[in-house]
Amino acid sequence: MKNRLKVLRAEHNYTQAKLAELLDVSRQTINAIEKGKFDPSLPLAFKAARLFNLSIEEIFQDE
Amino acid sequence: MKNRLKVLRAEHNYTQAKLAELLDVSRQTINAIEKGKFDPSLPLAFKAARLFNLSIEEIFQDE
DNA sequence: AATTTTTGTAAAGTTTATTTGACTTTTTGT
DNA sequence: ACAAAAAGTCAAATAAACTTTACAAAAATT
Repeated sequence: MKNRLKVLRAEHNYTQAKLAELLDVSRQTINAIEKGKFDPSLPLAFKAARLFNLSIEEIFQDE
Repeated sequence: MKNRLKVLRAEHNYTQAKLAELLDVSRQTINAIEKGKFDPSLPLAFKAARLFNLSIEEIFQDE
């Protein structure tokens, strides 16, 4: 599962720590997801989508 | 997290067992998700979306 | 060049998703 | 009414997501 979190972070000038705080998870969770170590839970994917005003599919790509 | 799985199943005449088979999970997982016992993983949500030709947001609603 | 910030990583622990097996209750078909 | 099929549920086990703490590497700032 790929994702555009790193790019979205860059666009918004967010550090991993800041994004983690906004999504209410640990910084390591953001890092792990960006690095593809595991997929976010569905609730977390929803939170990210809401934060960036995008659909889940626009942030996370199955494959 | 609410979802429309039960309705979508009805529309497609799928039993929980059939849907489970199509999504490659156990029947109990489908039942538990329908009954709100837990949320599906993001990969499973994607699979369901693909199966029904809908977006994740059209099947699963946050809150 | 030195310091601070950010990112990467790892181990150990907790929580949540999912499995299998078994059993009960409800719904559907005859 | 009866049988069969589908749905609901529970317990015990495994896997995956996520936490905290801690430290090292890389990037940015001064």
